[in-house]
Amino acid sequence: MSQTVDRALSILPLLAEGPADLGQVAERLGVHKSTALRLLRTLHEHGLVYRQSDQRYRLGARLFALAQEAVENLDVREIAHPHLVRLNEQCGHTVHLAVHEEGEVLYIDKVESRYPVRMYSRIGKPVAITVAAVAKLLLADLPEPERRTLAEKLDYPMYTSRSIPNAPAFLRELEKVRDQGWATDLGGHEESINCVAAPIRGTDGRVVAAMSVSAPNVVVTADELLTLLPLVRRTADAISGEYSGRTPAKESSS
Amino acid sequence: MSQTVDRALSILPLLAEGPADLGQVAERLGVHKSTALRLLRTLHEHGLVYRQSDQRYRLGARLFALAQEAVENLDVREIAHPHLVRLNEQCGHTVHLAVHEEGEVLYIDKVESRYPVRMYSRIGKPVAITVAAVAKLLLADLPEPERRTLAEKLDYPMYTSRSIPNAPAFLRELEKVRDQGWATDLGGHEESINCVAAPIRGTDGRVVAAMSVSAPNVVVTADELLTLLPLVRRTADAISGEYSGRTPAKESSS
DNA sequence: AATGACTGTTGCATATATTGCAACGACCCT
DNA sequence: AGGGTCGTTGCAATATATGCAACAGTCATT
Repeated sequence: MSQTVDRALSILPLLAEGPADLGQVAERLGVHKSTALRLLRTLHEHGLVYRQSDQRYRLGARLFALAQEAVENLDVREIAHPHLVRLNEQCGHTVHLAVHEEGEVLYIDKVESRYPVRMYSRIGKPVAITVAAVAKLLLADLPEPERRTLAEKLDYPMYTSRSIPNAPAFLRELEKVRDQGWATDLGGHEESINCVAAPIRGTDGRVVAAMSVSAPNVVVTADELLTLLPLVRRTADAISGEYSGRTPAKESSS
Repeated sequence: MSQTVDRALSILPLLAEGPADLGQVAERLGVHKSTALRLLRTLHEHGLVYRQSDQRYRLGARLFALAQEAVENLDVREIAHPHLVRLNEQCGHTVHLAVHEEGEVLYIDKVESRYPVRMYSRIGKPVAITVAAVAKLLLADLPEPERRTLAEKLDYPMYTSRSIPNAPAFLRELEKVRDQGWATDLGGHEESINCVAAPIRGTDGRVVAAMSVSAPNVVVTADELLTLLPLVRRTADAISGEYSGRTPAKESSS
């Protein structure tokens, strides 16, 4: 570990508390003023700190820009994929990853079942938005007005007798899903297929993706599939943790 | 300035582009792998960098937390926010708040056209500095030499046929904006989008922030948008009054 | 106005901390 | 097994950061 960098970076959380002048920074770092000055200058050149008109320092603009650029370049699929594979190895069923985009819900990754049964879903294809478990999770997280507007704009095709029939029923289902933090689709899309799904969340707690495990009745019953729920949720949480950059707490003392 | 810190900080924008492994970081820094490793470790201890499961590095959660804190500590934003919301309620369009920092202009708050608050999505992103109405206001207030230097350092991308093409034209526009005390962007960034903006001033009369109302042609014509100018200016003046402590922060005299 | 106290800034010699090297271990693929 | 890549560690050399002391600017006080 580098002492110089360590000191420089310690300035950032310090300034997060509020603006501070050179003397205060030097004192709280336990270094000479000239040292603090040079560290601050370096941070300044990188735009991480900003010098306001009263000469005090505060956190700088490039912090926003960096955070912004980072989230834009974050690829959920890339991070999630190994987790999906591992989940598939553990349970053997088809695993899906989906995101919400412009009123549609799309599968963006899929690990095929190891049982010899086919399920026609294609990566990049919109899902049955009114019944799919992943869709419920993604839409349940939308702000109230947007959710309602969308729900009323949708068609509610009766794929099966258990498909969700209309907007009010859909909105009720979304409420339930949002409260419990997971979702299912028990024969709502195809009679013989059940799904259980869990949400993947970003730093701010908003749902950025959803994943599901799907299996036909002939392989496992709905009840049996539901026993996988803890595993699915654990996997989703692991992906959330990694996606939002929470460190897995290896060692903390320096 | 500190070489070690300089190198360490150079890693951040590099990782903002996307995850990278140790070798890539070392190469792009132009240092030995062991050096890069030690720098990354220090960044990691401060949570600015996260190591994902494939051992590659990406930006960490603490960076997002810092950016969040930094944006919340901007007092202009805090004071302005309720005014922006009220303006949005009155006209229904998207309202932006922006500041100038180190040659960049960034949005620090935004009230969405249809949905109320809580959209942090584009906040923190640098604006198109040569065409945005808020950028014109902020740069027009700079002292002469600084303004000229900056104008000549900028690129002038032709987003549309009405984008400002070069430094002389930009400086002329800034003069005009400074004299009239407000600014517009009529299709200079995106063909179908118009903006009207007004400055927010501190005690000393200097422009500390700028706000704008934006709307697409399909909703209101440019002429119709311009009728909002008095309202926008009154809102900006109210914020100025409160920010500089003239108005007791409750009701503005009209 | 002059003085004094305060803060930020610079040049420099010293010693400390960082660097690159080379060797090691782990892992993957052929 | 063997060759390749990638991350990691101990060590010596030297480049680099540090603290000091002196300087300059600003503001309030007398």
